[in-house]
Amino acid sequence: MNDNPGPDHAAGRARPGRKRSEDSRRAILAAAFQIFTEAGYAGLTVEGIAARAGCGKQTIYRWWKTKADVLFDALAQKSELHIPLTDTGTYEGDLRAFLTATFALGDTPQVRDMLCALMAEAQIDPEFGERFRTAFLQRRRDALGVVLGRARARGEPGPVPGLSTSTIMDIVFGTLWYRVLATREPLDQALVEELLAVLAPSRD
Amino acid sequence: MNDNPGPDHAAGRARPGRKRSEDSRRAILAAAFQIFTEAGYAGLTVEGIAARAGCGKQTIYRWWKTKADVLFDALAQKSELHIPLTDTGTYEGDLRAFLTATFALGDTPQVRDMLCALMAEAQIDPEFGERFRTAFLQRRRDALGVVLGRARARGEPGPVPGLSTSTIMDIVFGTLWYRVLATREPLDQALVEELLAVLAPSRD
Amino acid sequence: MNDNPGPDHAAGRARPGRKRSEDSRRAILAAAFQIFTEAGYAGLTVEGIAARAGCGKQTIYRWWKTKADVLFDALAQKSELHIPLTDTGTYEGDLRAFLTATFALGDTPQVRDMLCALMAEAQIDPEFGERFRTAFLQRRRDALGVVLGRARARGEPGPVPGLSTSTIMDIVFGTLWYRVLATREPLDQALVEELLAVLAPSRD
Amino acid sequence: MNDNPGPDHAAGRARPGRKRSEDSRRAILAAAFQIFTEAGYAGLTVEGIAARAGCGKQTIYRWWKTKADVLFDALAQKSELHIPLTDTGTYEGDLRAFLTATFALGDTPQVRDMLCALMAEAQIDPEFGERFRTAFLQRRRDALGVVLGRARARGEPGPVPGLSTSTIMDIVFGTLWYRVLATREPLDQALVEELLAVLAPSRD
DNA sequence: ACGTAAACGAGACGGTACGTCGTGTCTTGGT
DNA sequence: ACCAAGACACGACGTACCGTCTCGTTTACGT
Repeated sequence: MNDNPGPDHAAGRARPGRKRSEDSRRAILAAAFQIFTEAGYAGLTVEGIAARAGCGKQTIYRWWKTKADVLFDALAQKSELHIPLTDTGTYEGDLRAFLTATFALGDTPQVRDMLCALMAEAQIDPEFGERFRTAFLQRRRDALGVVLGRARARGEPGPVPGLSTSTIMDIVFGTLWYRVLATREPLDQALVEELLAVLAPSRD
Repeated sequence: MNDNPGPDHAAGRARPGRKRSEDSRRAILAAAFQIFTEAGYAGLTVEGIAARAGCGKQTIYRWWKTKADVLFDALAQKSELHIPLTDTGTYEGDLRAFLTATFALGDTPQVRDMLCALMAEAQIDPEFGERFRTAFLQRRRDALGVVLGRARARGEPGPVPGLSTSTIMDIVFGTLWYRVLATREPLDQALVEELLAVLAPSRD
Repeated sequence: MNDNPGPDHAAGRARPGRKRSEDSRRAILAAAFQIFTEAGYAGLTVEGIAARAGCGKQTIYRWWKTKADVLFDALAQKSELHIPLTDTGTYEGDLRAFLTATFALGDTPQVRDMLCALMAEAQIDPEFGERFRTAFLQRRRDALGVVLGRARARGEPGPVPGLSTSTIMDIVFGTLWYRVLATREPLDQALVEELLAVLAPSRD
Repeated sequence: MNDNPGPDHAAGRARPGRKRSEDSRRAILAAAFQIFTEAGYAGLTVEGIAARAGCGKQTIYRWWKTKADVLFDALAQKSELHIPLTDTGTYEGDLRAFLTATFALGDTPQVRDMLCALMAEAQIDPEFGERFRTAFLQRRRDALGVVLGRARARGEPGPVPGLSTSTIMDIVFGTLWYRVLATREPLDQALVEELLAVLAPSRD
């Protein structure tokens, strides 16, 4: 999704013709970001983006499949979606760090609203859904997978007996997304601690 | 949302004029259901519903604000969204029963797809979002709240120390919705048992 | 058109049931008149008339075939469309009196605009056209016919040799309508005199 | 009205973007013509024209303000509305030629019906009325003006003493239009001769 | 007085067309 | 080959009126 899904790019072979305009690309992403902020996903249109960016619609269609893909790139451009996986030495420490970083991201209003819109579009447009799942959702799962794998490698006791790695991920991301999509309550540190209490109970 | 959100209904006062056509109402809901099944939410249009139902568009706009509201009513009409709250005597039993019943509902493909579409629309159209949250999401939370309240009344030990009622709900519904929206994995009995392991661990 | 074109009225036989409401009739005509004045013929709708008159649409449809018929009645109600045919003793005098009276009527802005609208509707709706022609246009021709017939009876020389009665009427009403429909110039006394110069030239 | 009333056309400056489709233009005018012939002005809709022409409604709205403007162009396309002004040497000859040519045109059923509809629409839609008056009615007056001016230049005696040029035009076109709009009688040569008798009486 | 019958207000109904917006595609001329 | 501009066919939107059809209410005649 971050890559050019546009015209074929025969590997190292230099192609003739005008190069892709970096100015246009930036202007389009900026325009998408602005319009979304001002008018929401419902107010985001390819025509609107083109007008604001001062480019033709064709230029957008050439490089992105849907406006959701544009918005996803715009989001990736503005906000660093990558979560650093610092190794704190303990499962609980790693998980707390992961959750805190993840929640900080998801609590930024603009980022949050965009992710909601993208998740929504993923339901309605199955093709975009596939792209969104692999390019975003799965990557976040993989990141959490590193934390959980590290704990297993260390020989730390599993968080709760009878809980698969996959289900832990479902619980973590599920709670996160549910808060954002359904209850619209903030993702605060208190929730981090409560999730830790469930998933990394300090044995006593 | 189930009630007529249309014209004013001065309480018991008999209003003049022709009554709302029950035939139209049923035909519209049935049409919405069919079209969604055949073409998905993206293929659901007010125009299409009207054509299939053999009614004018105005008749739809008169009684529903958006096509999402029509779809919600269609869903409520077809599928009994109410979850019976049987009292099994124990927190674990009640929770298992609740989860099993809820998951059964959410695992029906048609119901599942409709709920996804409605949740998506709730993100994109804030006004519908408000209606959907109060008319559906909150009611499900309230149902689970009965189970949890009953446990507390019985004096049963809380599931996990330091876990608020609200967060338990977030975990339950979050995991459920996440499976449906993000991973698209089925809601099976195994997940019920894993959630029980987390939220109602048998002390040993 | 002035008569009730509505339900059958079995001659002298007294029918049961509620009588036609004279209040409604007046309110409808008044409403049509007002709306036309404010918004023109394009802004005149049956729904608008009903709303303004405080009556149901059915009541309008019961007694008039089209909104043009309502407007025609409204016009007839407000403005006396009948032209008195005073006998001045001479053809020229009679004609001058007829033209002056006719022009005075057609120079009233509201009446003029309504006649234009009705003439327009008569082109577009052939059924109304027939009614309008017989109920209005033909009557005006007949009136002029009386003047011309009187002249002939008196043995006055025809206005111009080789000019049929019918063509005289065409010229008189044609010039009148053309001024109103096409050039929108006022119908003044100067035009009366010019027409007299053509149609009743004083022989010398 | 015959010119593009659509987007701006910066004089000689070449504008970017796709050019107007001549095919569409022709298809639209042909469709309007056909539909009018089959269903009359009441049956002429923008939607219908677009469907018949195989184009989008937007394409019609881009280049014409109302369906009446489309119809006017369609008429101008099909029928040569220009009247040749042959100089016969005498006022009477010129006028006879003008009237004969004009009547021939106005006696063609299709042309006649279209002109009636356009004249009607001109009453109902004032903006179109203005366009129709300047683009058609005034041009016809100007044509007759040439004939009358030529007579005056030649020093021919005025047709009737005390008759202004303007009133002669009113009488000619008024009689013509009145026949068409009101009496629906044909425009035959007999009428030409009668008008000549009035407006160009052979002195004896 | 009491039913039958018609007209009334209100307003929902199936339709048709409106004029607008956005989609994704396709020229066109310029870089 | 790419780009801005913009016309194109298409589909759906939400609105306005059309003319028809219930509703319950209000008169007015005929028993």
